Amino acid sequence: MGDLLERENIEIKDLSGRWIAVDAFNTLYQFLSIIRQQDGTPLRDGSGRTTSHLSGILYRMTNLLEAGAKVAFVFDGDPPSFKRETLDQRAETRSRAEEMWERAKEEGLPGFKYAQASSRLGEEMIADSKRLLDAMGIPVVQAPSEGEAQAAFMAIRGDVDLVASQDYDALLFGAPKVVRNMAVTGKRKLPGKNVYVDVMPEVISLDKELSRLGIERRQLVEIGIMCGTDYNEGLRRVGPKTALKLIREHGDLERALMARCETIESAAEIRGLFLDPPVTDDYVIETKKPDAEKILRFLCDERDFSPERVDKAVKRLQEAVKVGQSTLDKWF
DNA sequence: CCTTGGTA
DNA sequence: TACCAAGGG
Repeated sequence: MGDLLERENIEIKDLSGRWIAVDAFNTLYQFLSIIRQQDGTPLRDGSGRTTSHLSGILYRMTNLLEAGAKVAFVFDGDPPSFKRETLDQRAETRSRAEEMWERAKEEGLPGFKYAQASSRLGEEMIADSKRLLDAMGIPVVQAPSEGEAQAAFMAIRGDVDLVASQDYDALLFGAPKVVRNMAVTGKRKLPGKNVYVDVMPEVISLDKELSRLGIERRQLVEIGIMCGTDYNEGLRRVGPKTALKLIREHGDLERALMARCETIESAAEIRGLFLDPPVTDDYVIETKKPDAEKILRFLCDERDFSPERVDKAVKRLQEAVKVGQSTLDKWF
């Protein structure tokens, strides 16, 4: 999907004054897989509970709010039934990676990539994340099903300006603008290699891309389905370029498949899921003041964070919210 | 990922 | 001030 879409590079400060709906699961997985020690171990508290995601939330969100952005986290609800196979497959891949990591450790070989691939987002981590976000004054939205669908819905309604996710699925769900690489330091390690490259935050605008490609959203969804989504495998040897060509040639998915004498199971239902997903208007997004005491108690007393570091971040957070409010006062 | 502290 | 390596929990 990425090959097809043009992105506009931005800077974090361009997000000032903007509301961003963050795809929570996507972001937490990112933190979980990347925030690790050199040997691959995630950050953990004294009782062995993983804390990488909490570190990621605290520092990245503080930076983002300091830059003047407004943020809401959108959490996944129940996965659609079509996703079962994909989820089972991912679980399988994870446990194989776990085994590989164990073996690498036993043999003293580098196992960072296996450690990353074994990242699992447990219930307690989700609860901890929500608890920290709430203490930081960041609104938490519970999606009925897919978080990206809910985030896209919020953007379509104009309650947020952007959806933040590394995936392109939010676009298929209709998000007008998706921001990727929403990090501040702008450095990322290349997979496998020990090299850092500059990674800029980038925005993809749905309408702009649709008119540039000369297609409608329904057709973009169909291209996605031909390449493969979270809900289906996609056709052999068909990537974004070929899929675009096929959809342009035949107009829609059914005719493109007919012409190639191929089928995709539940294709119509999957398309329906992207075009009209389960979402809710039962959410509130408003900035609250961070509760310094709660953040410190939780992170330092219960999760063994360094009080000095957390205190510093909290001070910055409080200042950011104060500045944000006074800027707002100027406008109204 | 992000912060910190050393180095030039 | 800019860059790097190491450590965070």
